Amino acid sequence: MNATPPDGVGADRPASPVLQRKITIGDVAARAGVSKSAVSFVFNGRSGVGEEARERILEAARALEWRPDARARALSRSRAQALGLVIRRAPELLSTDPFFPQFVAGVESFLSTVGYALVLQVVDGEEAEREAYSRFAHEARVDGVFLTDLRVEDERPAELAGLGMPCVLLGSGTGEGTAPIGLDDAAGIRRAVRHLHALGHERIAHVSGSDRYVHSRVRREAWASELAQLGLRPGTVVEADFTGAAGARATHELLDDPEPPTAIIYANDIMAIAGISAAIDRGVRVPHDLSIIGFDDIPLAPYIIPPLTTVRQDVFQWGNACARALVSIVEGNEPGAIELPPVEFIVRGSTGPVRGQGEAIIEAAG
Amino acid sequence: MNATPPDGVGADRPASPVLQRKITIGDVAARAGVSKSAVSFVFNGRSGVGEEARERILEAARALEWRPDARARALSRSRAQALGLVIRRAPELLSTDPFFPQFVAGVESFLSTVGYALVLQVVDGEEAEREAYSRFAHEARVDGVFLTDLRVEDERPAELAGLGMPCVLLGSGTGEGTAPIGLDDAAGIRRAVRHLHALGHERIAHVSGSDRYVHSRVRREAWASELAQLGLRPGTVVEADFTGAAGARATHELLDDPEPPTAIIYANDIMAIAGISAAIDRGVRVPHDLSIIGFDDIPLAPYIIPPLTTVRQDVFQWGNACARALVSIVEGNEPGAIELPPVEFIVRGSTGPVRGQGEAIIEAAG
DNA sequence: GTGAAAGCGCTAACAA
DNA sequence: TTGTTAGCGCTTTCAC
Repeated sequence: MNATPPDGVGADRPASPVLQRKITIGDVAARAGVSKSAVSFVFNGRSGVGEEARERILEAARALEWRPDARARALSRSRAQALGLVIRRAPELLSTDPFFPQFVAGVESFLSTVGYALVLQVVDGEEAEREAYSRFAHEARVDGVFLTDLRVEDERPAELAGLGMPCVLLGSGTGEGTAPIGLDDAAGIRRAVRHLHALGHERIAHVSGSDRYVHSRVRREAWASELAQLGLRPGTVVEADFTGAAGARATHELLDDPEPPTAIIYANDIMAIAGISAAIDRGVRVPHDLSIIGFDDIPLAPYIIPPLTTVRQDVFQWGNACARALVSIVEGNEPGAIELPPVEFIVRGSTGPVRGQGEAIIEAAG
Repeated sequence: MNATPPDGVGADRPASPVLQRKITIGDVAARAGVSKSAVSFVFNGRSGVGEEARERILEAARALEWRPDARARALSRSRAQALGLVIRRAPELLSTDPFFPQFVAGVESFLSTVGYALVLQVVDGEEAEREAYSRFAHEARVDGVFLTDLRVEDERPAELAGLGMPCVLLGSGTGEGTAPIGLDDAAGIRRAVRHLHALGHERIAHVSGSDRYVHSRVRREAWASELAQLGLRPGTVVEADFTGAAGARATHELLDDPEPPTAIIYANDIMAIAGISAAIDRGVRVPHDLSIIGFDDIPLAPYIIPPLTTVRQDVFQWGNACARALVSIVEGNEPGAIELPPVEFIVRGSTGPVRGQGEAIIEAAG
C-alpha cells in the first residue's frame, strides 16, 4: 500500500502528500544533518556520536515519530529480538490454569523494558509442540524459548539444543546440567504437611498431577518424605490430571477407603475445590471431617466455602526472572544469580483439627 | 556467532564442520539446481515452476531442513506475518480471567494454519497500552491487532487508524462503522432473566462490570430491557469490577436492602461465586433464599456448592473467527461472513424457584 | 567523530 | 518457464 517514489533515488520529501512513504533511518539522518550510521549508533547506545549531534538525532526521530523497524533490525543483526513461549495444554485446562497468564505477565514485565517481544504459540499435542519449536528455530522467529511443564526424562532440552535454540527450563526443584529456574514447590508441600500434622492429622493423602511432570513428582515426593520425617505412616496417593473432574473422582476414591484419610493435599486448587464439593456431596464435612489443602492460591480460593487453605507461588516474579535469564543467555551474557520469592502457605478455613477417634466413637454411640 | 566463509561466493558446502553456516534459500536453489526465485515461488505458492523442478526444490528443502527465514521475508514483503494482542488487565484479574487464555488458543488455532505468529503484550495501564500499540506500529512488528474490551467512546480504533494499523474489534452487540466481532452476550442475559422469571422471581438484581466497557453495558441493558419486557419492575444494579472481592461487596450491598432481590445475575462467574459465599456467610441460603447466575461458565462452575447456573460462550471459536477476519484484512481480502456459535445457558443448582411471600410468612410465624 | 558501502535472506519486477 | 537484479531498512566494518 505504501507509495514508493518511482525514482529509485532517495527523494528529499515524499512526493505524494496522501500516501506517505514509510519513514526510515535515512529520513531521520537527513533531518538531523548526519549520516545513517550516526542515527544507528545513537539508537544502539554506542559511543561515537557527539553530544550535540546526538541531541539533534533524538529530536529528529521524535519529530518524525521514528523507531527502528524491528524487521530490518532483526535481519541485519541476525536476531529477532523476540522470545518464544509454547504452551501445551488440554483445552479444558486452559481457561483455568492460573499459571499461564501470570507467567506471561511476569515475562512481559521484563521484556517490555528491553524491547523484546513475546511470541506465543498454543498447541495441544506432542507433535504440534515439536513442530512449534521447529518453526521457531528454522524461521528464526525468536531468539530463545521458555520450556514449561518439564517432564520426567524430557527430550525437549536436547531437541532444542539440536536446533541451536537457547532456552530456560522452568522447573521446580534442582536439576543438574542446565539448571531449571523454579519456585520451591516442595517447601510449600512440606509446610502443608506440617500444618496438618500440627492439627493432629495422621492419615494425610495426596492427589497428584500426572506423574510424567517433574513438578508433580516433586510435590508428591515432598509430601511422602515429610510424612516419613514426621514419623507418620505412608499415605495414599491418587494420580489425577489437574482438572476438577479428576479431583472429584480422586476424592471419592480416597473416601471410599475403609480407612479414609482425615486430610488431603491436592496438587492444585481446582482439584481441591472439586474435592470439597465431592466430600460435601457425600456428607463429609470440610474441615470438620476432612481437611483440604490446595496449591496455587487462585483468586477464587478465599471465596469458596470453606475458604481454601493453599500454597501460594509468585508466578509473576517467576516469569520476570525467567525472562531476565533468557535475555541474558541470548545476548551472550552471564545470567546473574536468580532470586525468587519463597512460596507462602495460606491458612484459611478448609483445614482444621482432626476429629479424634474417641469423639467419633462417642458420637456414633450417642 | 555463525561462521561465514570469508569468500563471498556461495560455497557448495560449509567449509567448517563445527560452526555451520545458516542454510539459506541459495543453498536450496543450488542443491535443486534452480534459481533462488524458483525456490521462492514454490514456497509462496505461485505458478511458474515446472512440476519436476518443484519436486526437486521441495526435496532439497526437506533434506536441508530449510524454511524461509521469517525476518528476511518480513523485510522484503513489508509484512511481519504476525498479529498483535495487547492485554490490559489488573494483575489480580489476570490469573482468573477465563477469556484471555481461551481467546489466545482460538486465535492460534487459525494462525498456525496460515503461518502467522501471535505477538503478545500484557500491560496494566492506559498509557502503557497506548505505548504498546505505538510500538507495534512503528516497529512494524505486527500487521494487525486485536482490540479487546471495547470501551464506551473508545478512542483506540481512531488511534490505530492513525497509526495505519489494521484491527478487528472484539465487542458484543452490534456497532456501526467497523463492526465489532462478538458473541451475543445480550441473548445470554435475556435467557437468564427469563429463566428466573419462569421460576417466579420478580426482584432480579444485577451486579455489573465497569460501565466503561461496552460488554458491561450491553449486559446491563439486556437485563434491564428484559425485565421491562416481562413487565417486572426495574431491578437494582450495582457496579463492580469483575473481582471476587467486588462481587462479595456488591452482594452484601444488595442484601442489605430492606427489600432485597430474590435473584442476582452477575456479569461474570467469579463475582457470582464470591456472591454465593457472601450470601451464605450471612445466612442467606442459595438457591433457597437467593438464586444466583454467573457468566462465563468457568471450569470450576460445576464444582461450586451449589453448582453455578451460568451463561457459556465459546471463546475459542470467537478467537478463531477474529483471527480469520484479521488475516483477511491485513492480506487485503474481503473478510467472509463470520458465523459464531450462539451462547448457551447452563442451568445448575444455584437457581431455584422463588420462595413465596406466603411461605416466608408462615415460616416466620411458625 | 563521521560517512560510504557491503551485507542480512528473502521477494518480485524484469529480462531472457 | 527460468534466471538476474534491485531493493526491503537497518547494522557494522572500514576508510576518511
